[in-house]
Amino acid sequence: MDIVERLTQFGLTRHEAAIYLTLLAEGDLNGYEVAKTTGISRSNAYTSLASLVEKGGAYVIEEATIRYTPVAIAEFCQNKIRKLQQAKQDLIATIPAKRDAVEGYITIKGENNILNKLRNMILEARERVYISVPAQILETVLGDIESAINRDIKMVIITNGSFTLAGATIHIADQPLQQIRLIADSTNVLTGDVSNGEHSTCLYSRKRNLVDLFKDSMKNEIKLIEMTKGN
Amino acid sequence: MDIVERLTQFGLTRHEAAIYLTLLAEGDLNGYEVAKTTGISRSNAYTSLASLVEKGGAYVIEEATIRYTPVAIAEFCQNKIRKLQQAKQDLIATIPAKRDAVEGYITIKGENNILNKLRNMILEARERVYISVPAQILETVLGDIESAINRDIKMVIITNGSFTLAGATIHIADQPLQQIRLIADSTNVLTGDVSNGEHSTCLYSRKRNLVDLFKDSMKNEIKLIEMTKGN
DNA sequence: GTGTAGACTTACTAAGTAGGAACACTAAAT
DNA sequence: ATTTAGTGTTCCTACTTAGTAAGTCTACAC
Repeated sequence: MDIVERLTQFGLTRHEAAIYLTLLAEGDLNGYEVAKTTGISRSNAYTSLASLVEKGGAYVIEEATIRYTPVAIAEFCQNKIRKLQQAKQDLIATIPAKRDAVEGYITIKGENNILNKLRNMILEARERVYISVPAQILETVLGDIESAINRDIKMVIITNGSFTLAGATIHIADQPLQQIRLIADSTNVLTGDVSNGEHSTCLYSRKRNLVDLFKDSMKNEIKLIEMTKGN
Repeated sequence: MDIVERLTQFGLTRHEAAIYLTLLAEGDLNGYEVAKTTGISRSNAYTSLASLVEKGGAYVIEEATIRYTPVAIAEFCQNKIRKLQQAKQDLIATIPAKRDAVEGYITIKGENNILNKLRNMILEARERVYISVPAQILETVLGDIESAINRDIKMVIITNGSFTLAGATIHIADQPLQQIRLIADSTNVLTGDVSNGEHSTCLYSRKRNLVDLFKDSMKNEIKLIEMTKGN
């Protein structure tokens, strides 16, 4: 992902991000110099500098002419994160907790949201997790799997390619896996695939019958893998 | 702060935030019901619902008519925070560290940015912190001060009102304090006031002469407080 | 007058907001 | 049975604001 795009996630516009990077690279500059080195028109350079200061991305150095100095990247990012963490706590405190009904069949759309749900299911698991995902996806949630294992969660992983992880039971499938499947605590299940990027969809459910169905299905998958391995 | 406004910090529009809150309050709804209860026009309700799903704030329930269910607030917020933390790490890894020159006199604008700088100075202190702030501001950075004390940072606090804190040296001033002043590690200093909200300005500097000046000034302030107490 | 420094003006685009209209389908009232 | 009211969804128009792009105007210094 582009550096500028990453910075926009912290609330900067593309101009502000470009200016911020220029300040880091070139040292402390004034508006005119910023415009010259970034190629942003002077008028926009001045307004963007002002709003960059307002957003806490740069400080003002008062000299003969006003110069700007970038705030350290870790500091700038952490300020935003801290603010969101505070906002999260405030929201949790003010918003009535959602009664966790046994929902029906829920569709989760978009690769990002699916991976987030995958992560959160692993993070919230109390006893055991059965997960069957392509190696590539396993990589992205590895940290969460490890932390679950450290919490003494029983972890059974089905994936393709070679993979080992202390504390987890691993089954390696021959064919490349297409699907994502996860069962946590025998109570909630996630299935689908993320091959369509942001158009991917997954099914999430806490319905007993579906969960049982998937438990059997994964048991069979594991049996099959072990049998073909035996040959 | 308004709940809707807090949610917008997590990337939702006002419409999306209102819809999200309605879903939490009313349970799972379809587009028509959302429009009816929120008062948002039907056309916008549908588009906002779609983008709320895209942003991971709600899931789709497929039944006779499509219904929407809100994602738990903690989960939604944490997804965003996790993403930003990852982005922060990526940025730190890709961006060349700013050489920490002895900058001149830096002006920090806006109450939020000033308080952030205050926090970060406390967080980054290695040895000692002298801080002189009104009780009200002391409250907001109390957590950071406590964690600094736990890191064995020497902490000297001048404030008004009554205040005690284990591990810190406290001096109570009679008159209400107007100014913010902080010296960390005898190397960097922050001074100004935040009484003008977002139009407040503070001076930050690592200049030796200014730091020394402030050290003396705060020493005198402490002496004066102790002497008047003696009377 | 040429480079530096900053402010003002205009224009285009995209996103968010606000509201009307078309269309289809269902249940109740006449 | 036909009309009417309500439900559910999509499409279209319009206004506002923010971000972007670019030109003009003043002022000063060397």
